[in-house]
Amino acid sequence: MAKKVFVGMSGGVDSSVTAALLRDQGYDITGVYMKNWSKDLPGMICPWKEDYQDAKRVAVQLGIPFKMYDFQTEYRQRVVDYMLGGYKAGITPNPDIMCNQEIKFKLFLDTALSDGADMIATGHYARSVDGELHTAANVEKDQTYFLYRVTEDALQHSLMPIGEFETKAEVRSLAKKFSLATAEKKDSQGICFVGKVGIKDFLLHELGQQPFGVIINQDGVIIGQHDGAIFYTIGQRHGLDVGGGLPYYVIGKDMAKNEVYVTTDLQDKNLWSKNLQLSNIHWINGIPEPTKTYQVRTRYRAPLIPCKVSPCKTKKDGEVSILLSEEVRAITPGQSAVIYDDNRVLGGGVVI
RNA sequence: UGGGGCGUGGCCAAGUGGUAAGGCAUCGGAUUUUGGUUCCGACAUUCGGGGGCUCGAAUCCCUCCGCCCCAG
Repeated sequence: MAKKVFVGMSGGVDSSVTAALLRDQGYDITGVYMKNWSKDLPGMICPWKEDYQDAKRVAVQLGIPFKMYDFQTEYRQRVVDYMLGGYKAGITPNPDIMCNQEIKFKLFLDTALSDGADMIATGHYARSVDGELHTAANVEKDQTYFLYRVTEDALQHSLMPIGEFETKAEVRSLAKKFSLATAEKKDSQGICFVGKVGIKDFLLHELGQQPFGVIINQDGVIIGQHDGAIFYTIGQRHGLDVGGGLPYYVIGKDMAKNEVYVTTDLQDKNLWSKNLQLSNIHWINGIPEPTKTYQVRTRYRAPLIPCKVSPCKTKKDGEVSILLSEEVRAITPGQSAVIYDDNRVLGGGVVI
């Protein structure tokens, strides 16, 4: 009896190829479109219907059953509200990490299992190996950064065949070989529901106008005005609307005073750090050893930096400090630091 | 009121007779399943206003306007 696998099909190439490959490997495949968001925004029509139809079209081509799960309510509560809350609090949240933790590898998994599936599969560039999370063969596209909060149990029930390919071109050519309708579809990017509207416009739409405040440079001089401190994040350069001389980078902000601090000095102490405090720890398989040297990634696609992890007792929800071997620019509260042991993802936490 | 300095695109800022560098900002695009970063492209027929010398001036001369500094 072939294993029943429910493939999360977004309507993109990667998940289409995932379904095709697994079908050919002999699994009993069902395609599932997760409807997480469908609301239009000013200046953008939500493409969920096209995506749904693309996914369905591929399912038909592959001759597999297809269904839709409506997760809009949960997505709104667990991802969008988390994101809005983070911005309101002055940090820079990472909704895609939350989406994987709460929706794809929890709600989708649980729903699929209770729906008769033995496993789920996704089009992620990552590898699920015996309950461990490993980086993708394609180093450029590796998405493990977004997946460090997935549990060992979820990984035991997940397949990510796209993680085996070294190039996107291989995936595309497979899509062509299978004659999939999505073979030429452009890669998606940006937060799915925000799309080309942009995060600032989305926040304006959801949270409304924010109080104006001042922008202060490294000498304590007011050099401009901002239209809401929540819109700015550490390390940010563009969108400040202050010019003259060198570019300005955001080095901090005070939500209570509603002030944004910037500098033109790229060597500014406040912009660099080699010591991070993490909260909401999540270790996938086990707790890291304090004596060992691991590698850490502080943002998507950033290079791995050797580091040490402070002693830690709990597998989740604790705090830990990370000592990097070199200074890293623009460490940002709300973003995640993910710890690697070569190709294996240990887990990580949220920067305080 | 004397003496000196300055006024170049939204902001910094080169350029002192040969036909407006560069940077920031802004806008557009590329890269990117968060935010951000990075990359590429666009962006002053014109140099505070007016007049003059010159084949030719932002650059020289005159004058007006504005700002700054030092004297009083």
